[in-house]
Amino acid sequence: MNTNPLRRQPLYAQIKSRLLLRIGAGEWSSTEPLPSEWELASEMAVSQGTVRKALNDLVAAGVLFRQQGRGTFVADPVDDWGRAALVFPGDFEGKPEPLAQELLSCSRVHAGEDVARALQIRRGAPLFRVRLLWRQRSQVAALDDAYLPEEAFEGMDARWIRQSGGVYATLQRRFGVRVRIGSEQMQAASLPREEAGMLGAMAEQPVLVVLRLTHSMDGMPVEWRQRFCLTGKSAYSCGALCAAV
Amino acid sequence: MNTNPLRRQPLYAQIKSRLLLRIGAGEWSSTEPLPSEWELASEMAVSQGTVRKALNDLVAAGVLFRQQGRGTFVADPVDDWGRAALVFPGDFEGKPEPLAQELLSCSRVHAGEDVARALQIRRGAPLFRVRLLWRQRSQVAALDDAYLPEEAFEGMDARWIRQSGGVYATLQRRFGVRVRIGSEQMQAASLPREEAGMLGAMAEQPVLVVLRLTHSMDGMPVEWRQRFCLTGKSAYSCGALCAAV
DNA sequence: CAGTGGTCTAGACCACGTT
DNA sequence: ACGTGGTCTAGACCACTGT
Repeated sequence: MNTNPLRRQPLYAQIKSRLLLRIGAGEWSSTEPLPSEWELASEMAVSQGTVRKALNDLVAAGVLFRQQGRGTFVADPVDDWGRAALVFPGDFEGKPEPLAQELLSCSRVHAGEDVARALQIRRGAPLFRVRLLWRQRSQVAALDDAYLPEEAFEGMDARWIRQSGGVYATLQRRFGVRVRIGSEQMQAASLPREEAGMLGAMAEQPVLVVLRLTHSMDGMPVEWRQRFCLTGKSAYSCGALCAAV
Repeated sequence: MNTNPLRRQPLYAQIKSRLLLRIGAGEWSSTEPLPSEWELASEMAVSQGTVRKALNDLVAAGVLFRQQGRGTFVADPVDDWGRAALVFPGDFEGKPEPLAQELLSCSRVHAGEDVARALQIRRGAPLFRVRLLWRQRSQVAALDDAYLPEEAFEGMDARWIRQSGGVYATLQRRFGVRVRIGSEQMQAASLPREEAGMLGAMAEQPVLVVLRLTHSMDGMPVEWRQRFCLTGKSAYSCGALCAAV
């Protein structure tokens, strides 16, 4: 039912926004299904097909998942590891191993220029810096430095994060902010000395650095994160792959 | 029109397969639109909505692109750089710079174990190894080692690749094989000495290694590729990002 | 203007999981 | 048996592109 001549956005996009707001507000837990397509359609006065398009888009974005015969569910509170499935440790074509998280610290710092720009806050604004260590079968695998504006998350500390089991879980539980990963980018680097100490690894060794921007459901930047990954297995030198004829 | 009681696959998936075969056979160039949804629907005896679902899936897979008012087109012959958009060189949030490709060599080698398994050929089978160098504003940025089964692409040599402008372009032009990227995975490594020489870079420096499996449109593995990326700008040490309060 | 893809609707039946 | 999502159809109108 499109009765508004002023609209610029298609109906299904409006449905998506309205759903994202309600999902962000925690209206449905991850074990409780959303209303059925037909119910949503009637609530929102559109057809079931339009609701379906909106829902499928959110599934593609990783916000929801659906199961035939059961219903549509909010995807599990985002794991701090995120969707870095492309990054091991592990084999190409191998199944990913589960990673264990360990909270190292939650401290106050001031925003540098790059972080401030990414988070759309002023330079020098107070930030929380959360340090996490990732282990795979007790082997250290990665180190995260996550930066969040202090203003938006006043009172956050290590205890809360430990209790909730992660930064994103804390944001959701304590502040009602459900997040989704906005963008990630990767580069190779030498492991700086300070980070090497925390990883218990050799400084200067090659590491995969993942930069991540995380947003709230309504699109506001919430966290800037840098991850140092020890990707283990070294690259093939061309000789090891094959022999010349 | 679903008149086959034995089918296991949904109709739109069958449409996708049939389209992939025709796309792989080069039935449409990248400037010539596919038949309209209605024409395809009538050709294939299904409804326009079913065709639309198949086409949209192929758009999502990067095989096609669509333009309102113009038509549906086969996505440009895959570029050898692939979809490694997450990997610079460049800034986080910066627009990607174009990369220039330089063919170093096309030689014959024998398949090692890992490559043989990935390409589903026997160990020791003859392979082509194609070496490409990538430059960004004349600065060397990456080195590719691409491995392809010799049997499937007999007669391929450096001249063909240079003429066509890339490995994938050659496969399409000379062998009628249109490819799509199957999977990619990344890790950090030290640049081996031999590759360092070809990149004109310092050995042992950290590089981002991208592994890629490429398939033909009908799903057969066609190429295994390893890329060494000099991702330039080094990671932020935590001190450079911000100052403690 | 005609033709394309994009959106939206309405209704039907199927496949699956729960009750 | 029932309700869910998954597929498929048919028809309408809109927005954009090229002529």
